[in-house]
Amino acid sequence: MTSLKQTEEKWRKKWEKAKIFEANPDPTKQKYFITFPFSYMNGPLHVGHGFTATRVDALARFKRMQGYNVLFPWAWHWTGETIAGASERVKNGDETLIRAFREMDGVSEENLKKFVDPVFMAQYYTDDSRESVKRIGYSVDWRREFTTTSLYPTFSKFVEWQTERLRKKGYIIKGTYPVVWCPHDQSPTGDHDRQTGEGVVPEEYTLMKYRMLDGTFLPSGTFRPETIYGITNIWINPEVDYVKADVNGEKWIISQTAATKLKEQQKTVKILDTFKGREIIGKQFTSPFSDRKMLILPGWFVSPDNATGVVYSVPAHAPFDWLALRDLQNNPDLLKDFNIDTETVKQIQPISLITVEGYSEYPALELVDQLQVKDQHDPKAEEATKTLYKKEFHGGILKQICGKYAGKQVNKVKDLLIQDFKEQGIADQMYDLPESVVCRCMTPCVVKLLEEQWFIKYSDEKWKQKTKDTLAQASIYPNSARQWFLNIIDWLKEWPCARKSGLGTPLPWSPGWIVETLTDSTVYMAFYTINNHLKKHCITAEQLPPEFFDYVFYGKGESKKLSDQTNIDPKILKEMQNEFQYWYPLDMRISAKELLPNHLTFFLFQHTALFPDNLPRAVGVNGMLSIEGKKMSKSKGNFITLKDALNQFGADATRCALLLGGEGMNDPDWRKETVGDVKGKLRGFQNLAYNIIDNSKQQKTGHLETWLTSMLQHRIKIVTENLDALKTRTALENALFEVWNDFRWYMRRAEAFDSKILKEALETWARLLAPFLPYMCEEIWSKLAHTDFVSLADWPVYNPKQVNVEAEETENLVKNVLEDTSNILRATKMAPKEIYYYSAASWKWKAYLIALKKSTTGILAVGTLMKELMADPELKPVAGKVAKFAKGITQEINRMPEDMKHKQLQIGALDEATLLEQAEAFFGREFNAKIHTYREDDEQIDDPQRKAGYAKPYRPAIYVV
RNA sequence: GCGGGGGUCGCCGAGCUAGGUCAAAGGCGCAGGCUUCAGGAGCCUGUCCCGUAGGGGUUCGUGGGUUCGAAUCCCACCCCCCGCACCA
Repeated sequence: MTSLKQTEEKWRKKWEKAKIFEANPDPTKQKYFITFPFSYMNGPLHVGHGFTATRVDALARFKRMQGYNVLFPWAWHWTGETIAGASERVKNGDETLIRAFREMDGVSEENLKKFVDPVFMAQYYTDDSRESVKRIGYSVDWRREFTTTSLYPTFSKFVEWQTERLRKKGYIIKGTYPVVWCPHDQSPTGDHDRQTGEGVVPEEYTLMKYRMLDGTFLPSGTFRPETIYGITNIWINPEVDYVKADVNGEKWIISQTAATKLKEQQKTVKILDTFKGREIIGKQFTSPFSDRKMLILPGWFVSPDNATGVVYSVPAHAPFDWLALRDLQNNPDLLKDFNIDTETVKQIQPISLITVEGYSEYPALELVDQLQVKDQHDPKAEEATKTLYKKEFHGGILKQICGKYAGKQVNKVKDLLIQDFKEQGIADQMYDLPESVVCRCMTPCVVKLLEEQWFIKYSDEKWKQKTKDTLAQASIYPNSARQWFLNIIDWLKEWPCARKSGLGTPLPWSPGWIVETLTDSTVYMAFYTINNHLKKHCITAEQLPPEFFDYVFYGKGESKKLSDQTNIDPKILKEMQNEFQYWYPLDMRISAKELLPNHLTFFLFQHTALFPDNLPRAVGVNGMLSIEGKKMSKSKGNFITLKDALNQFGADATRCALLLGGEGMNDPDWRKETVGDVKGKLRGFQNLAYNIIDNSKQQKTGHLETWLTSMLQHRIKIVTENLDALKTRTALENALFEVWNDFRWYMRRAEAFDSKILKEALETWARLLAPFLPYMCEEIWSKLAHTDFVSLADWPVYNPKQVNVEAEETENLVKNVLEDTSNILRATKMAPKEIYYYSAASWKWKAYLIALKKSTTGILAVGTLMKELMADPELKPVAGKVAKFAKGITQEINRMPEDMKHKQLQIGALDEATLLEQAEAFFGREFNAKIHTYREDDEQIDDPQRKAGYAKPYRPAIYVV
């Protein structure tokens, strides 16, 4: 007996030898180009990749069988900093990571040592993963395989072309943006590189510049610059270190930490003096909008780490300010140390500047009372602040006191106001982190204004609009993902497209920058269409100037001239151009939903920009696989590599288990136990198939054969439709289980499986399953005496002519009678000796059909129905019975779905008595009893309990003894 | 907080965009039976509750509402998952 592994191996070799998945342009065939986003090679492929990729492959195989010329290529992503980072961590002896490599990925000690070289690591995982991709049976054209980065120079040339062209179109711009920055690493610190502070982003404060009497500025950070109209004083923490510094030529007083921060934000900071906050408390200052002199007061709640450490006070609208002021007014002792006149402080009145529904003139006061906040140190102060901020931001209207902004809603006018203030020179800005962020290297991070960065201008409104058009013309599976795309397109802004470190392609026009990973992976599918030629003809990177790609992708220039330039044969150039034109646009791209907000949307954007005549036709999105109900995580040990799954369960079971897990955007779950069950199930299928092949030799063409063929048509239809809609789970569920149930029922009814029809049905069945479990299906296909591959066999086509509604309804009748009888036996707990079936009298059928007909043309009501029935000479004599019967069926028929009515009308009167008679042997077998069947209106009827009268069409009466 | 997807009879999951054939498909698990030169095979039945005649009762996150009729439509609320940018 050959093992599963050997069988897989055998077919894989045959496929490879026959090159059946190598796709070349063929103008006589319709093409289908489908891709899976190349995966990042800092680890082996896992079952999560397997889930998405199996959907891709199932679709590829399905389309191939339908006669499409299918191209399914594969490549590997090496770009970025993660591989380099991991390699670095191995070098530094990071035990957790090393253990993960060793235990999860199964890397040998010897290879592990070589992981200090990032390239080795990437190559190792690429080779390892390629093996898995082959073993699981993906129908890939490997001639087009490549890896990214400058280590694959021809691809790098493609990326150069891509970025150059984007730049030419004005989609790549230079800019300065705030980032979370590690002063030690001298690089931005992304979420994954953080020890603490995940998800923290820089926030922009507006610095309102208040002037002291000597001309020194007190820049006070705020998110609510509109409140400047309600300022009463400034808070300084007396215990904290402040500096006086020369900042861009002005004298500023700020906290010491703020001074350090500002240095990273394009400000020249020269510290002139350092002192405790208390030293300036009691001094006076003015607001830019008035000459009113105000006081600097002590505020212990002020944090030096928050913006500038200088806070201006708006007690009417800021709970903290009110509390701090109240504390001083109620407790003048606090002022003792500061040489401040307590009376002056007591006279400070809140100034109201915002009207907000549901609050009085001084919302902060009201809220503090409501929440019973004790003082500025009470944690409830924070809550009050947040509540009020939200309320005033969304619903607040500025009052008369706010000059030209009066009457405006706060959230509508805020941006304008900031801009105005900056232009007037009374405001500046500063970035800061709302929570502390610490880098993996344990250095606390700051905000840095990174200069001269390269960005992709996803913020471009026209580009956004065009990308929406791209989306509109594409099919999206499931369609509910479409709205998500739209939101992301709107939400995207400038994307930094180059980095200083890691693997990748150098930015052609700016040395030192490397094209970032989400940018070099947006349109690379175009590269697949020519890479086979590049490899075959040993074309080098030097031969690939941008003009080359312009020629291939845009048909620009002349092959002859380009040939002179590149030293590539014009014929080959033409061939590549043709091949690109043949395959593009992409017909389908499928990914997990985590890539939707970035990769997939970028993919749409860039195709819109670079390939406007070749826009992607469809995008499929699926959920994310969890393991044993929990999120997959390598570091937590909750991780299954594709290789492990294949070793344990084989390719077919792995594929099926993955696909049966879920579809749409639902997150499927990988459960070891379930996969094992699936494997057992598949073996059962195989046994059944072999059994059929060995035994199905008799030519039979009875009712049951008609039924089986008919049912199969529905299965074909539903599997095809669902695959077309990328509903892989439903498709497989029907192809495997529903078809199986049909076979079961057939065999149960026929009591033998020697009919040739089974083998014919199996031919269809194997083909329906081939996209899902290709190895087993090839094996069965060959045992069915086929010499070709099932992978290339014709996909079964739904044939309405083979649908036989009557056969189906007959079997439904049998099933219903079987069920009703069982139910009676269960309820009565009888062991039957004899069972009597009585089919409905012919007058009932007549009345029933009339009622059915009536209900399809209008409203069915007992009264009108009776009138019609009584016009019939056959029914009139039994008027009493008809009336009773009509009442019952009217109710029943009115609840029946339309298509069922039509079906029954199409069939007309069933000869139930004969059908039941024919099934007597079957019922007898099932119930181990003697079966009698009569017509209700039979003269010779044997009806000891007078049950026959209960008979209805499709519902024979039953009597059990 | 914002955006997206969800909450269905032990588990996984259909159905819910077009309300009635829905006690609600299918798979798994479990229980009982059959079959079997016992093998993690196959077949049948059952698996919300009740029931000595094919039936009845109570269910589809919670609470309301619309309707002759709601898992399906409307409103409010609760809970879970995913994404939210210099990162693959």
